[in-house]
Amino acid sequence: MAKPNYQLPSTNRSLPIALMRSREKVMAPIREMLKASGITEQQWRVLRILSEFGPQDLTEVAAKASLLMPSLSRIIRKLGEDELITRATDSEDRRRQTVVIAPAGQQIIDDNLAQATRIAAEFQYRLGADRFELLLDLLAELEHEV
Amino acid sequence: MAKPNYQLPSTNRSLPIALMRSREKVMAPIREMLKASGITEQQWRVLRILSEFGPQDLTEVAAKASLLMPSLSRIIRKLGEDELITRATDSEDRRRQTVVIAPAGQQIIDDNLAQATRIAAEFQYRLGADRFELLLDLLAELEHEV
DNA sequence: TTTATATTTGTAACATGTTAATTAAATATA
DNA sequence: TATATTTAATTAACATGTTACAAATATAAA
Repeated sequence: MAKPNYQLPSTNRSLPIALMRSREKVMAPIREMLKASGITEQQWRVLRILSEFGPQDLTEVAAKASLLMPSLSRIIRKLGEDELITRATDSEDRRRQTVVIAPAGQQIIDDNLAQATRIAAEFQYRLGADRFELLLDLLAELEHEV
Repeated sequence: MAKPNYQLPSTNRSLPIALMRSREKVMAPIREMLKASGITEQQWRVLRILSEFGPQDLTEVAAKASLLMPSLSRIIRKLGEDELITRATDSEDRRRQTVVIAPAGQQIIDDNLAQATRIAAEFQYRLGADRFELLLDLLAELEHEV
């Protein structure tokens, strides 16, 4: 059988692998920072969303955090056990769980705000503001449905 | 305490979350494709690397695939059990495990080559070749050490 | 040679990613 | 009203991500 006249991109120039690598580079200092607070990157993401957007149900959190419901379900349970959030069943739709950030959770956000901002700014500075915005735009374009 | 005069980017405009979202969008059709072959995205990545670069030790594979050694260790064990690879202890350095792709593993690569190429091309087409290359360059810049 | 250190791989433990199935509650339809 | 369908959340099962630690081997230093 003849060789096809097209080729997969080399793993050196593969978009999925490039996305993984850069995500790892961007998150590593965040994870390092969060060690002191004893929470994970994903737990921090959930707390940030609750802090920024206020009380909401799990489906909304999952969408904003890009987490699947099974993952979020475990994360919410853990955050509840650690008393970083509180939760309650919605009175109008008893399937819904409304989640609220607790004082201890907000404290973690506050404690890490300055350093997290510095870390985010470092990557923005590295590319330059214009190229940084361009990168976010290009990534957003990848998400468009076909 | 006064509010700081800088702010974390909204989770809507967060680089880590954008990287996750786009990675998911890019990998979803690949995972869908691989269902028929019964292997995961990471197992496929390892097989691709062995197919492209030939026999090599685990440390080399881990670097090329952006996998940590504990993950790779489990993946290699599984691929070995499924007889998609073979492994042998290096005769000169008996700490080293040299891994080789097996015929059944190469068959999976061959079976999926055309469709994987189409999927990769689809994303390249969506952005345009120039913007696609630009994206890869910007991602690579994020990885530079500070 | 003996000791110390570095390298490669493996394992343990816990958290998350992913798919499928399940439960409970709300809503639509006959 | 009774049944079917949809939706929100959870659970199950397996794979991977992450950190810490252990084991085996190789290499360097004393």
